[in-house]
Amino acid sequence: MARYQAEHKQATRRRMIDASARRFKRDGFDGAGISTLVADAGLTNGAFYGHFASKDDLIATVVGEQIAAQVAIVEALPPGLESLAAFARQYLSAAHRDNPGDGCPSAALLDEIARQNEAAREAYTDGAKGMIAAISKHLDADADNEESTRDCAIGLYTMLVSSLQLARAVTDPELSDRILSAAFRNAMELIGAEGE
Amino acid sequence: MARYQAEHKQATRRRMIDASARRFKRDGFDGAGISTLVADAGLTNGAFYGHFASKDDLIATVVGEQIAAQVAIVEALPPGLESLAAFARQYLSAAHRDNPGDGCPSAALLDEIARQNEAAREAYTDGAKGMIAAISKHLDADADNEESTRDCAIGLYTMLVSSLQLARAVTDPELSDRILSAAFRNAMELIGAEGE
DNA sequence: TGTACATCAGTGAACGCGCGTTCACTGATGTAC
DNA sequence: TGTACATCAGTGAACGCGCGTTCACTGATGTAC
Repeated sequence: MARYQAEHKQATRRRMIDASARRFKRDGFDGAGISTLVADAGLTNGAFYGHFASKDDLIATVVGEQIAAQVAIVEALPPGLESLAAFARQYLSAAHRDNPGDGCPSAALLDEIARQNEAAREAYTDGAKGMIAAISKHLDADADNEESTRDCAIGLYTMLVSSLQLARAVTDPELSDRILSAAFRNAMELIGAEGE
Repeated sequence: MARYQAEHKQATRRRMIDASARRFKRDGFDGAGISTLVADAGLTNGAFYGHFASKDDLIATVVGEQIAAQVAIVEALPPGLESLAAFARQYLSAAHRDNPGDGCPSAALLDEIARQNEAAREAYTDGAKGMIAAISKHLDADADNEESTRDCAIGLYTMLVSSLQLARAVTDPELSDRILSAAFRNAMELIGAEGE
């Protein structure tokens, strides 16, 4: 009964998921075909269906993992508003704007996710809830009211996401930079931090 | 020299653009093929290239028109914060969320626009500038500082767009409603209005 | 007023191409003896 | 330690299909006379 070591196939699957996440965020779900995704992972066409039931299955997997990873970053932040401010600063950086493949899945794909299959949207929904909870925890310190804290968390999240989208869509580099800096100032005002 | 009346071809082009805008906002740029777009306008396949040089040309045209229309709506608003608040309320309504085809092009397509051809992105950039200017004009009344007014306009715009995207992506209806109401409250706080 | 006809908006079949998916197969793996 | 072999991850050619685009054509239009 000669089998490959258990890690072997898992490692390939991991390569597929990571390579696909990067491609999807760079080119969109429809902009990246199976052949490309599979080649990115160092495989050929037919290998795909040994790892995923369909492209939709891969999309749902990638969406779930990506948003979960984003939540994990926020959860790992040291407590307090300053660390949330530092996160916002990095999120709204030129580096993040210019490298969608390595960045936030919401900024790269949110409006496309709304058009995806149920599994992908459900995975995203779980992630969104986690993200709102994770941001809320950072705002908790000076919370007067739990509900308004949650509102504020939603506001911060949406502002970050859309500012990055807008900064990426626009062709005028000055306007693009301006959008990022304005978003940072608005975010700081929203959460009541000084913004260093 | 018998020609069709000048309006005839223009009217067809108009039908093509309007039908395509609806489809693109509903299904995405890649989700709507030429055959579908042309059928929506009551035509057959080959007629397309009498009106547009390519699908990219159509996309650029639609993006430009759509964002300009959105700017026109904001410009037509009566002056003052209350009318801006009323606009935000409508923008963040369940009706808008549930009918992307008839709604804001940014909410439906912003991250895809960032991946489109130069012409589309340039058309969008002009629109974004117009939108920021139009919102700024409404905030001008109690403006302490022109720059911070512009920041605030950018903040309102991005918050509206991404909240709608998020409300559409999420499968949990309660969370979706919650996102819309939170966004409205955040938007009111941002522009310093009561929100009626 | 009635007819002939030039125009050109729209038709619909066809093109090559890349998509997502299938499948018969190959060949590296590592256990069994 | 060395060899035979069952496993199964990965190969690569092929599938039907819909995509964006082309093109020879049709036929309603409305002017010319």
